[in-house]
Amino acid sequence: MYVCSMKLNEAREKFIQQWGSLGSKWGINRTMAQIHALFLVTEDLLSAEDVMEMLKISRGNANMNIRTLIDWGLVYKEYQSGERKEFFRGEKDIWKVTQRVIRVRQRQELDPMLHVLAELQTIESDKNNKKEVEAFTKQIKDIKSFAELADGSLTKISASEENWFLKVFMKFMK
Amino acid sequence: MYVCSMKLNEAREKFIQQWGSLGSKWGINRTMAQIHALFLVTEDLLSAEDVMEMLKISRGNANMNIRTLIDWGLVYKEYQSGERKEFFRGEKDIWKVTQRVIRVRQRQELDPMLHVLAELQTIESDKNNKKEVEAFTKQIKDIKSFAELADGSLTKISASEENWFLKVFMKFMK
DNA sequence: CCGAACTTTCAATAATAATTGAAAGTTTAT
DNA sequence: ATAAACTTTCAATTATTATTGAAAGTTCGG
Repeated sequence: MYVCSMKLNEAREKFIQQWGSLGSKWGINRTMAQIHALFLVTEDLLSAEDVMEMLKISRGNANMNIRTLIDWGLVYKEYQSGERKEFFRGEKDIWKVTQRVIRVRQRQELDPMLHVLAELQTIESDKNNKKEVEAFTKQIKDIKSFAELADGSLTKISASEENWFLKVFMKFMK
Repeated sequence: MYVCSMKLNEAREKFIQQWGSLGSKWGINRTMAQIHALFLVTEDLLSAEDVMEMLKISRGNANMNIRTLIDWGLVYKEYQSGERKEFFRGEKDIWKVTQRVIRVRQRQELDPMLHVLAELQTIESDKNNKKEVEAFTKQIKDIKSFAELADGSLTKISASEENWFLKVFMKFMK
């Protein structure tokens, strides 16, 4: 497709592998992370076919994971004039990428946890297990408070401008 | 073992399931997360046998995962006088738990990523692909800067007192 | 409306990750 | 030094998760 020095292709490949590995350690489908990595380091539009070829994966796999990346807001669908098939472009801004990943995972994982913790806060007690129920309730309360703190901060982060964040953050770090 | 209202046992069970599910979505072995949850909501010391019985898992599984929890600093080994076997106690402080998880995952996942990003920063260029190499290098640089920012903040967080963190954090949130 | 060009779905299959349990290893009391 | 009590290991098995690819679905130009 392109004539590049081996070094650039090697580097791309290495980045894709590493991003895939990181993703899979964090519960994200390795292939989806690899496709994401490919989009992160590719300036041009890519078709599903390009992705299939470059990562040596099947049509179904490519389609499904590109779809999820679009849902997450990490990849955009674009049309090429004169072409019938779909093309895609990756979100390049790593700050936006982070915000979008935070939003999805907050919704998919933190919210259900908060919901369950709220439920667990009010449990029956009787004379036989008063102490135990108290200890349990206290512990759940602590975990819930912490989770709410995390939830609030993630919400703030995922709605803020990078510059605002960096400024406040620098104060926090010094 | 204890006489409790169904509600307490149900609640414990539900918490264990939820914590296990959260863990597995974040790339932590579901059983390890469940054992951790059990320790979080259990005041008493537990033996490996207790854990096996309560979670209905094998000896090998219990042993391996308790070992990892100890490595992570989330469970402590303790001896009961007059007993030969080992007993364990969970770290209850959710702030400490967070700090220890951050440390482990930073070391296991963020550090290797930073290492690779550093490698990828210097790649060969020639007249045919100057533009592409520049774009790639710029993108890797951005990702690396961001990862370093994250790394620094996580280091700070995992070394700080909860009170310090809360205070600074409250300012950050307002 | 037709058929070519493309996308989506999903049951079957493959790859990966977790679990078991019995054997080997270790520790301790006597 | 021995045996009982306990812990660890790891090859075989099971469970979970991801991938394939062909068939079904969709869209579009003429």
